[in-house]
Amino acid sequence: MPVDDPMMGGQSRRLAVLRAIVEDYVATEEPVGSKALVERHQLGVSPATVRNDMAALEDEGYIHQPHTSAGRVPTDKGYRLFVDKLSTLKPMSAAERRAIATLLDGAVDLDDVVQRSVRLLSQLTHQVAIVQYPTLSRSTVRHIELVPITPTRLMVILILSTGRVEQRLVELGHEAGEDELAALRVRINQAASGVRIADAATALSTLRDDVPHEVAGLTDEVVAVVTEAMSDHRSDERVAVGGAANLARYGDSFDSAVRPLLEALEEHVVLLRLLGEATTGGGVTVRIGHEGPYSELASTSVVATGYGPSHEAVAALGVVGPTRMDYPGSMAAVRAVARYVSRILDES
Amino acid sequence: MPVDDPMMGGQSRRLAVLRAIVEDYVATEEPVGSKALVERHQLGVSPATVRNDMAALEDEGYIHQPHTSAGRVPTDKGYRLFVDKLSTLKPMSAAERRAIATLLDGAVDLDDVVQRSVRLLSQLTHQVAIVQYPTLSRSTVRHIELVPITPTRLMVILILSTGRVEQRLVELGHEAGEDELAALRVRINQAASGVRIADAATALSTLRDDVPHEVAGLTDEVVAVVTEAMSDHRSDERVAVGGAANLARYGDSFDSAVRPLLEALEEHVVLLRLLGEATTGGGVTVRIGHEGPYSELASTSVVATGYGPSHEAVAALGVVGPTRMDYPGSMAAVRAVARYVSRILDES
DNA sequence: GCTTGGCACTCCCGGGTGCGGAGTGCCAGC
DNA sequence: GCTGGCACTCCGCACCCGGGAGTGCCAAGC
Repeated sequence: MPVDDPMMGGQSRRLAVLRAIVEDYVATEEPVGSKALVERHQLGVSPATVRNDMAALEDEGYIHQPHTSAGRVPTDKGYRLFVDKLSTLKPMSAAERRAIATLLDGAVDLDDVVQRSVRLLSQLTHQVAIVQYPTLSRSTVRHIELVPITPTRLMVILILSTGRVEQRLVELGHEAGEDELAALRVRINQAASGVRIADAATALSTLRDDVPHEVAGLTDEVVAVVTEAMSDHRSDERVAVGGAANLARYGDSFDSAVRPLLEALEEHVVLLRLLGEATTGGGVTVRIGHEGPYSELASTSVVATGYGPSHEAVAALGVVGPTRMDYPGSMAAVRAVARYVSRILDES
Repeated sequence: MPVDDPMMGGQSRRLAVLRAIVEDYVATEEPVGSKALVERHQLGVSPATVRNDMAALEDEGYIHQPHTSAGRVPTDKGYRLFVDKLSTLKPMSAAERRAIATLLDGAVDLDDVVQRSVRLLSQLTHQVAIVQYPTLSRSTVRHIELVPITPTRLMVILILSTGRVEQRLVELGHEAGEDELAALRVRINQAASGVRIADAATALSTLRDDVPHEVAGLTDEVVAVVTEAMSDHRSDERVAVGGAANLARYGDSFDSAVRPLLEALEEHVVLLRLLGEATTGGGVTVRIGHEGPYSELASTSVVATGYGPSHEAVAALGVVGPTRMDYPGSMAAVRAVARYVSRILDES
């Protein structure tokens, strides 16, 4: 058994101390000392004993002392242990449940669902919230519509199972008759409707051989633009951000923490990387400080999870905040919102 | 002639002093004194003379002294005079022109144009940029498409001249045949295509009397949802925001300035009010500090203008920043971007 | 009459100092 | 292994002080 295994026999009080330190530090934002700790928690021992435990915890790297004769502050490793072993998800209050339900049920379309989720999540957690739009790649094609704008211009509209709509304008090399379009509309929908985006491209590519000779050119042009729209990664990268005003609560360490985060919030690619692998795996993912991919964001944590219809995660949502954040509360909020959003996607 | 008319004969040097104060203060962010002023500008007089002018300017309310024996800082009134009478638009450099052209020309659709404009504007001005999506109300209907999803469910797609696409799902009370839909599709487009949104509702309302009896119910349902989609103000309120990271440059006065602004950036209604009447009138609108509608934003200014195809302003764009900002540069950038975006909208 | 140099005055700002308090580590005793 | 006591460390805050920048005023000059 490794020497720094925190679950080692007889160390349960040590862990209680760590838990208390994390909770107090999150609440007060100030290094917590042994005396304050025994006053605020029922540890049943004296400050001196707590000090011994603290010294041990510090040796093991779970807490840290800003300077001699100061209180202790959890390290990233300490938060990690707290999240993994010491915390239980804070149940949502009835009021919070109601807020989630009433706010999200009023959404009229996918865009609205995402916007409301972001707002809700930031209000529940008092953190910056990030919601990724459902990705194209896992959704299916619901319908493809061809709309003539002028005789040589065609608007191709791609409707997906998630409710997303992609539109592309096609300049045709020649005029296209209404009959040809109608025929193509039927064929193309027969081939692609209900098919996953990932498979639709191949389904469409075989289409050319089946259509009447005279619309082959038209078919090629339309199929090309549909394929391009489906593979267009720009649409996979859409995210909504909300609650940036909560950054004002950072108080201390402005330049070192808020500026990089503000910059990150504008770079949606960065945000997607922050959400990271949250899409895979069922539970809520927590990335603490340096565990994330960006060294500038070493003092921020990400709590995220996947969501999507039919228990299939097609996108991720979560919150970003200081490492010193309320993990149980954030995790519970993220999970609750993800579940509710997933259910809404199921229904529509 | 009113006693505080700044253009009063023989006061040209006073105005030169005010201009110098504004320019120096914007550049250095520090109260500017008489000595530094004569060193950095060719005023041709001694510090003592400048001090007399400063005293007069202060009496008239154009500048202000944070405390005795400190330099002077422009007041909102001072900035106002500077913007109205003392500044000339800073011409865009060749590099900046090129940046605008190359960045915006790569845009693939309306969404992309707006996104790129926001980014561009914030980069050019180092301020927070706001771009309103073209409003529905002044644009025209290009096409209305009816797509059956299931026999009793219909997707109505509204394509506007600005490139915007609105979609609505309709639950029909009964099944609708392909033939009925085709007929309705033709009729509804005859009635609405090319018509301004504002007039389309009335045009559609007369439609019911013209259609065959058996599709009257269907027509009603579809017309209702189209009308609702067109009048839906939610779509008028869409704005894009960018460059929030520039807020990190605020340095001083964090709570008093950055927090309310961060909050405002999340409230799109507030942003639209900030852009205010910029849509009307040709030129660039400047709102300085307390001139705006929100007292919490008393230390921020807004530089905005309208834009739209055919020299018709259908939306506004602009930047928000501290009252202490580079007005000539911001105004030039806002105007240049608005012109370029308008031209793009013309072409498409 | 405007401009100018001189001069006394005001006030911010930064560095240095001293002190109280919170917290620790260690040790001896239970 | 826990506990109370004790000496020690170091931060944070208040206070003080001097330098410097800037002003307002005044008398003299163009």
